Amino acid sequence: MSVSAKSMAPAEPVTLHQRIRADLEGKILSGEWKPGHRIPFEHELMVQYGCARMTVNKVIGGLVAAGLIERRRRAGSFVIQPRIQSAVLEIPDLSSEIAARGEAYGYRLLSRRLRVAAGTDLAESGMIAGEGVVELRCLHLADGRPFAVEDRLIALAVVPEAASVDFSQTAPGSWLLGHVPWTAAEHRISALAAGAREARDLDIAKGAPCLCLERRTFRAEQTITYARQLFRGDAYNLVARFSPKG
Amino acid sequence: MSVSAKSMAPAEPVTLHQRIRADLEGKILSGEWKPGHRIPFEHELMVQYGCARMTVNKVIGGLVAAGLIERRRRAGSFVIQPRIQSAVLEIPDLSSEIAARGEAYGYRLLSRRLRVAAGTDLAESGMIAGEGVVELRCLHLADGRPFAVEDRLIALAVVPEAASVDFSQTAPGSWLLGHVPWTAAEHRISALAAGAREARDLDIAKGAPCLCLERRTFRAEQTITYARQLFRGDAYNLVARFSPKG
DNA sequence: CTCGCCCATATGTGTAGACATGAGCGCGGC
DNA sequence: GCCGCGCTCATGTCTACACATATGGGCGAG
Repeated sequence: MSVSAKSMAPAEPVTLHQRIRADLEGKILSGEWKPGHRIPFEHELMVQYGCARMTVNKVIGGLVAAGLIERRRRAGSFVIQPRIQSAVLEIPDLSSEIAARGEAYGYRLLSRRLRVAAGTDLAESGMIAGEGVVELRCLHLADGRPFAVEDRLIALAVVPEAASVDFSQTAPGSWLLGHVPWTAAEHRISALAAGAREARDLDIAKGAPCLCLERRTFRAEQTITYARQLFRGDAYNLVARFSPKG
Repeated sequence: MSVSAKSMAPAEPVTLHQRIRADLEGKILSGEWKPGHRIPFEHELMVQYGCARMTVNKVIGGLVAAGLIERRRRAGSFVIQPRIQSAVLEIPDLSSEIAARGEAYGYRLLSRRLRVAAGTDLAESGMIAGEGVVELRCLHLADGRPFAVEDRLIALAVVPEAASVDFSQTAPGSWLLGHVPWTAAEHRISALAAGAREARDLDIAKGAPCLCLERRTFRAEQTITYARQLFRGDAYNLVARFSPKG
């Protein structure tokens, strides 16, 4: 912190690692090294930067992990061909999302039932027929105004504690996040028109467009929970960013 | 590990790296080490696995990069509190997306203009006032039925070739993907009601819910292109998957 | 009892060297 | 001319060591 003004340049890399990495990344991202280009051998880079091979190796390893470079034994390391546009979609906890917007988060439990999974919820929720589930319906509020309505199923076979939790104060998403480790999740994003009930809960007109986020969370092969969150179309949008830097 | 049946375990890790990594990952993902838990010191792991500290260090470094672990000097390394659910959203080219559904892809250019960026498009599109742009409006069809309508701006300062391309046969997305390298993209997903023109183009009722995908693509600090794709709410949804193994 | 300095310690970074692995390519044999 | 064996070289993995750096906690001074 000795320095005065750093302008907005976010502190240029100081360690050898970072300098080399930034250098190589720059060459790739600027297009100076096009996809398919063979980058210098580790041996050459080691001479060029005056460091040990291990250091170069570690840097290139990082670039491989970041999906920028591919390595082939005996042949060398090559700049990779970007194949699909993939973006990291960050799906935060609703309470922190709303807090981040500078609004007051509110939560209300609309209904809670213990029942057995059957019929319609099976296909989309991934629940197993005959399995005990907690069924919740709750409302998320921002500055007192309805923000999203959430329908959730929690599999009791995987999370038996959920049967005895009172969700009237804690949102099920937050509770699960803190209590149950998960290994995979699947999201589906769609747009649909608010039905009569959703319209009433969200305080919008029937038929108004809503953003619908469905999420199934797994642990190993078991479905832990299924959630369907319906957002007012005029009040929310998801943002995803992608940059090869990670 | 001399055990008999491996069940479905796909080729257990062979190098020390991979064994240690798989071990630690397993402990974290299974929940044996909960968020906040301090994992053994590098020194301890080095003794436990009978290897050099560099090796352990590299593994933990990888777990940090994967977002599973946080390191604090003097204090140790800790299992991270999953704060946000981040998912990888794969945004394929529309033609391949439709082909993957087994439908025939169709494309129609509705309008094409060369003009100067100004007024309303500036804020959301990231275009610079006074900059020349190509403005396109086109339709994507699946099995002959309207699937999505796309409004696109392409910055001529960055992609001058775009001025002389006839987009009546090639969708701008595909063309850009193959001709212009990009370094970052930003997506916004929302739901909105179809206006009169969109309703006509998509052959749906005015006010029907649509999924709206806005995308800005950058190269360094420059905006290359801005696209706004409007999907029939009843015909499309985005799918994203996440698994911590990456 | 409280505040602040100092040090032990765990991670961060880097070196020099060693052996393993596997693919490209030339050379020799057929 | 063609095929395959084996050499070579670049990456892959790992070790043992060394010094840098930040910080938590203990200890001593006030």
